[in-house]
Amino acid sequence: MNKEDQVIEGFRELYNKLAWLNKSKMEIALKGHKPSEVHCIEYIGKHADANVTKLAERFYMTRSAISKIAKKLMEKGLIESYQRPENKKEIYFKLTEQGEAVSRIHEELHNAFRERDKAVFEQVTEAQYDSMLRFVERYSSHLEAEIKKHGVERSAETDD
Amino acid sequence: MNKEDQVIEGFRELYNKLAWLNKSKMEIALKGHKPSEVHCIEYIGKHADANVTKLAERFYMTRSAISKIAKKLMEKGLIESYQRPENKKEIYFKLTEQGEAVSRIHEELHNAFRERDKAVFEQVTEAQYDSMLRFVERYSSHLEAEIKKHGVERSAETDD
DNA sequence: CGATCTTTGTTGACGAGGAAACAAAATCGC
DNA sequence: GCGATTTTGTTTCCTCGTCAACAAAGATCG
Repeated sequence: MNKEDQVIEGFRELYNKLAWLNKSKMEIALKGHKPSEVHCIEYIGKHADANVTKLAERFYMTRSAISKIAKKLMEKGLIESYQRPENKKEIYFKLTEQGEAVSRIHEELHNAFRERDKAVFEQVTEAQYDSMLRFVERYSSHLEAEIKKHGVERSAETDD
Repeated sequence: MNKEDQVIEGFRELYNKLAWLNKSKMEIALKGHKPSEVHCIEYIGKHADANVTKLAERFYMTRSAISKIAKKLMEKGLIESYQRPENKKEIYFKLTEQGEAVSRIHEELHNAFRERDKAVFEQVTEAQYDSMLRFVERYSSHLEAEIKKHGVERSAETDD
């Protein structure tokens, strides 16, 4: 296997491990709330006027899925919806006090993960950070361009 | 946001984009086969005596899920199972000729992805590869250790 | 050897998310 | 302004993967 594949495979593996491990911890600390629910809470907490469409785009999920999650979060009393008088179509979300509490727990957990992995990151030099960030940035915008292209293809093949 | 979080967030974002984009392409090229089915085919093709348990560990999935995927792959005639006379419990899998064909298509697609992203990787120096691989390796084994620890915790809380 | 525990694989019920069809509001084109 | 199209959100149906319970075959230990 060449280095290119090693990097991709390595990061994929790393990502899976990290997701799996953190998910387990999350489940314990945020019992009763699904990971995707917590993600939505976090986004809503950080972005004013979040709505179903924005959340869907952010998490690469369908509006359908987000709609259901939002419904559940409202039933739990973690978020509430509001509208603007000038727009009766879009429905925005904001956190309730209870939602803020969950958000804070999540933030603390995030810090705990950082603390847990501190030893690894302490060994990373500034130059390495910059190198990796440049790589991520370059690869990401490359894929973004491909997704745009692909989007065009998709709309041209709606009837296949 | 500090560089540590930027790197993690950046790679998460990158990973999501890559997965989303490749999944779309896969769906077109390997119509009729789900991503997880293709993953299993690939593993079975590359590892002699693959069984449900090994596949589950490899993909961080439950034996239950793999069992169902294997069942489907057998119904499709892409894999076949065999046993050893000295062990009547374990069930191993191998690809059929048809399964090999799917595996080859997948391999070609993999090459196509590499070709698509070549421009990005051409700009990466040997030193950068090594730096990233060291990072992945270090982080990965750190998490591996944490998972082991966590595994111990888990078996101690089976009755919660 | 025989009883108990562990490992391996399967099944059924369930929950999460996607696809498609839909309603309602906004926007565009004239 | 008015019809056609687009955008936004919801609901229904379906598939995938998990969890729990289970059966069957090893492994362990007296």
